[in-house]
Amino acid sequence: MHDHIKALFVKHKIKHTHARLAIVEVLKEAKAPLNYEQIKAKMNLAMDKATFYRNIAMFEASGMIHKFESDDRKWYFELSSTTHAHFICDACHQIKCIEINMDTIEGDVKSIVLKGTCKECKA
Amino acid sequence: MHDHIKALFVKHKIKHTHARLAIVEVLKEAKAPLNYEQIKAKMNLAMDKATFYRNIAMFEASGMIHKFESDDRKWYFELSSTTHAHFICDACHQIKCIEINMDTIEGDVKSIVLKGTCKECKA
DNA sequence: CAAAACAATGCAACTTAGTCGCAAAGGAAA
DNA sequence: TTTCCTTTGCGACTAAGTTGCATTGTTTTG
Ligand SMILES: [Mn+2]
Ligand SMILES: [Mn+2]
Ligand SMILES: [Zn+2]
Ligand SMILES: [Zn+2]
Repeated sequence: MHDHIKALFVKHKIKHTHARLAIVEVLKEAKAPLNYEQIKAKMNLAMDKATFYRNIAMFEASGMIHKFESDDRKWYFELSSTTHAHFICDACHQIKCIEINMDTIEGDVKSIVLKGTCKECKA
Repeated sequence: MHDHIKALFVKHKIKHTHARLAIVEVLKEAKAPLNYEQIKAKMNLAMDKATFYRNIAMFEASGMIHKFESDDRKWYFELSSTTHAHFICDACHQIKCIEINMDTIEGDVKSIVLKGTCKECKA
C-alpha cells in the first residue's frame, strides 16, 4: 500500500479496507475519469457492486473523490483535485480533463462537464 | 398554433402532430430547462412516455432542442439557442442559464453543465 | 480470552428513467 | 376504396444504481 493512498484515507478519516484500497488504487493510476465497469476491470480484487457503490458514496461524501454523469447514463469517478472541467466527445467518447476560465462564474462550482465533438474528431 | 412554433417545425423539417405541438408549446414558454415529468405536468395533452421520448429524440436529431443530464439522473430539455451553460444548484436544485467564456476551449462544444452551490444558497 | 457491539460485505430483490417491439390508428397518396 | 407510410399506445424490457438483510470481520469491553 502506497503511502500516498494511506495518507488520503487518513486525511478523509476513512478506515482502509481491502475493498476501499482496491478502488482507490485504480483511481490513483487512472489518466481520466472511469466508470464502475472500467474500475471493476482494473481492480485486483472482486467485490459486489453494492460494496463498490457504498464505498464510492463514502468517498464522495468525504470529498476524497468527485463524480459526474456522462451522456451514457453512467457515473464517472476521479480523485479530487483542483476544480477543472471535463470534455466528453460524442464521437470518440473520450473524456478529457481541461481548464476553463471561471472568473465570471458566480457560486461555488464543484463540477463542469462539456459535451461536443473534440478537436481530433472534428477535423 | 403560434406562427413561431410553426416556423420551427418547418425549419427543422418535422411534420407537426398534436403530440409534437404540445411538447414544443411547453418548451416555448419555459423559463428554464424542464424534464419529462415537468413537461408532462404542463402539457395540455396526455401522451404516452414512449411517444414523448420518440418525439424528443427526433427534435434533438434535427437540432431543434437540446438536452442534458442533471444529477438526478433525468434529462432536461430546452429549445436550442446560442450555446450557453447551465448551472445546477445542489441545494435549491434550480437550473440557471449562464454565459461562459469559451475562447480557450478547443473542439465543437454542444453543451456545458456546471454543478455546485449557487450564489444565493452559498450566502 | 470470551462476549458483546459495531462496521463492512455479499446477495438478491428492488427502483426507475428511458427503450423497444408490435399492433392499432391516422393520414397521405394512388 | 385500397395501399402505403407515419405516428401512437401499450406493455414488456433494460440497466445503473439502491436497499434490506443475513453473514462475516473487526473493535471494544468485561
Ligand atoms: Mn479530471
Ligand atoms: Mn438554457
Ligand atoms: Zn473525439
Ligand atoms: Zn441554489
